[in-house]
Amino acid sequence: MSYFADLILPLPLDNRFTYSLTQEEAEFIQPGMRLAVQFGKNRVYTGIVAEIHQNPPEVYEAKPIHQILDEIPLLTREQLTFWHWIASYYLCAEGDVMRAALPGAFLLESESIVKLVKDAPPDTEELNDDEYLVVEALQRQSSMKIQEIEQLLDRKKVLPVINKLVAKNLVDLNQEIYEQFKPKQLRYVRLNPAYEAESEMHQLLDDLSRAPKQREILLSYFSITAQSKRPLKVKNLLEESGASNSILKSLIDKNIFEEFFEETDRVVFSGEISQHEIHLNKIQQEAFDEIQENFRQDQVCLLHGVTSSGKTEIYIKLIEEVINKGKQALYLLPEIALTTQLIKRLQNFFGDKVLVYHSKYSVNERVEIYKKVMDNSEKGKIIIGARSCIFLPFQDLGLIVVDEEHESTFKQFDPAPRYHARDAAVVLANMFKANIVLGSATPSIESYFNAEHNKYSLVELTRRFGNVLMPEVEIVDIKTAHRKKKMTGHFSERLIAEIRESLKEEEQVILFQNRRGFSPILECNTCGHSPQCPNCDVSLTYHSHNNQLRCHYCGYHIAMQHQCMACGSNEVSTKGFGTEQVETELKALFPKHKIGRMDQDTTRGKHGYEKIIQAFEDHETDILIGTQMLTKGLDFRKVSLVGIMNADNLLNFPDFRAHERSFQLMLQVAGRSGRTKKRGKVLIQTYNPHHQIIQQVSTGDYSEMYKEQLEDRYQYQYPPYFRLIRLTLKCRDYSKTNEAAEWLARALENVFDRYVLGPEFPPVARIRNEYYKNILIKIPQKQSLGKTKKMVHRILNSFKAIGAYRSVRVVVNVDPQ
DNA sequence: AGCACGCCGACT
DNA sequence: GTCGGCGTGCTC
Repeated sequence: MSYFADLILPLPLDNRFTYSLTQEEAEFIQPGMRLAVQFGKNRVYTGIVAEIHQNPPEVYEAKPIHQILDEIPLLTREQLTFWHWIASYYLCAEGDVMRAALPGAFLLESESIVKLVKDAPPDTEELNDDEYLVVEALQRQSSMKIQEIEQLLDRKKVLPVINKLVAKNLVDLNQEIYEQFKPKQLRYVRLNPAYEAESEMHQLLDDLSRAPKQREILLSYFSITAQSKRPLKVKNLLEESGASNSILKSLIDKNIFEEFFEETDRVVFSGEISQHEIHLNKIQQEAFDEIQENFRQDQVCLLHGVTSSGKTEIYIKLIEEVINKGKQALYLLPEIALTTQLIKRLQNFFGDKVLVYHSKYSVNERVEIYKKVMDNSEKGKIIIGARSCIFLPFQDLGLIVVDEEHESTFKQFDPAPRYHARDAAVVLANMFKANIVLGSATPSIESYFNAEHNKYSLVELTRRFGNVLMPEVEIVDIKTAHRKKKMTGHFSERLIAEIRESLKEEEQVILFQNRRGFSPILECNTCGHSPQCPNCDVSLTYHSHNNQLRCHYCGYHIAMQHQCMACGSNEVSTKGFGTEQVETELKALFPKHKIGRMDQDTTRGKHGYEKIIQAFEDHETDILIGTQMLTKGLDFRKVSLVGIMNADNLLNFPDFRAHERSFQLMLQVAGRSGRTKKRGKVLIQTYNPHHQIIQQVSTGDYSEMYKEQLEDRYQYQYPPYFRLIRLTLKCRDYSKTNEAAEWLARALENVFDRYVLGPEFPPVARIRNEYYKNILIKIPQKQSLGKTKKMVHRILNSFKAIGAYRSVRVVVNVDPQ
């Protein structure tokens, strides 16, 4: 009897791949285990066993496997099902899902290692320069990786060179596989037991009288161990004694100290539980009870609670309920970098039951969390993190919280799988029969629609915690202000007056401008020319801090031009404005106050965010200027004024969600104002004071916005009434992009008729010298999703078969944001 | 994706 | 004449 395993390989390939197993292997191997297999001529990959069967492949001979990597499956059955769902729903390969789902350390990468053949013939005469360089380098360092050789020779393709050397029998090429995960070891020291006795100890100290540094370490050691019997970490000993590692090493070498290692957790919270009970106020309690009640019937509950209505406490209570039943809980956030405040609150209450999972953690840290979730361990009953958390190996998931569910960052944009973590989380919850609560102050139209149509239950909190009033919103018409010359730069008189007022009261101010840099366009006053990016179809943005013109798409930059590059005129002016310009103007207006800026340019580096946020929290800065980053769940106590510098560039975004987004963004920023007793104030500067969205923001009227947007969506055939699949074609060749897009659109129209839109160029039609073209497929509610996707898949396959379009890549985006 | 194979231009 | 560019096809 022969046995076979179908594997998922971490590659963007549609198929699973079948390998043959011996009977012994087949008896041991289970779905979800990792196998190392050879794929192609000389590459080894980690594959995940999806299925074991006895049907031999008909048209090829299955290769045997290379190695079994797990004792027990690394994936649960649920995960395999979940992967499959993601791949088929979002039209990507299971391999794409695998890459996104597993911490990198679980994927063995085979690496070609080049070594010199032993007793190779010494005649290096017949080598060319490159070959000679490689051989020479190998005489010095015994083995090299392909990448190192690439660096050495400073070219991209080195394999032909190596192959020639192999042919000349000078070097060997081997595949080296290695497990990347290493448990973290802590280094400890203890005194050699031989010196434990008092007399020996004195003798030792005497002996060391001529090595004062070593003696000092020894004395530190005695003083620490006298206080605590716990094993002593090398780190602590060195800190205490102020000695260096090398001095300690000589003591270890002399066998006076012994070192030993222990495995440790990298990821465990080490603080104390500082809060033992959560008290809900009456309104929160009612909402909590209502959610619990709804959970009995509906799996999904939408919690619509205005900003600072105390949603977090309700989440904590809900989580407490499920972990008391021994189940696991998952808390999903749009972006983890900005949520230290929230994480602290959870940890203060749940202590080390909370684990934070984060793509910026090292591979090893992520493996540790993965294993803890797999073991359903007490540490890590609650997982908090961004979208990739949905891929953890939950055993007994009881609850998922999706906080700020309206955030579009839950949708992965690039690379595949382009999944929406909120929607995938609903599916995941369903697999575990777990409950899921979607929370937001400004729910997405889709979720509210689902709640209205009884797919989800709905609970609303309409009052802020402690009965703090919603901020007062004032709209400033800057069109009139400009006409009446009542603007100072981009600040209206009203805004300046309100800022002045707040600063006088020693309160803080947040200013929001959704664009970074100084100004997005530089324009010649004589000929109208503006510097463009050579690689992308965009104007270069002027950044004043380094006096550069910079492309926000590809990073291209040149020095600021004070002369027009086309006509040489000296009169160039800036059009539009970003955070940098706001900062400059503000500094001139309020020279005595500290001003901070938070955008992509100031938050680089690991603790970029934290520093700026901390400085603002500690009231070291009076005014904080920022982009969208400011909207995310930050809780500043002393902010009494929020200014939106220009609402129009949000509203004019060419996207069917632009109005919904603007509303959400403005209401979220507004929510940063007046979170304590005093009523906050929000000032919106706009050229269109009567725009319905601006009006709806000013009254905070979500349902009005919802109703109106829903009508538009119905009329123009957008979600939630229609589902969308967007195909984006990319190619370096302009006319090929056009032809290919035309072909694909026609093929799709044959099937979907008028529900195919495009092809058309996106607002930025060229990025990094690649042309883009979009085709949009609209799927009416009554049309089968599954069949539609199968059809799209089929058409894409015939597209890929056309040789002329091979250089055109197609990106499929299901439910694009 | 990553690699081999095969066909054409620019250099020794 | 070769080297190396990239278009094409395939991987169990």
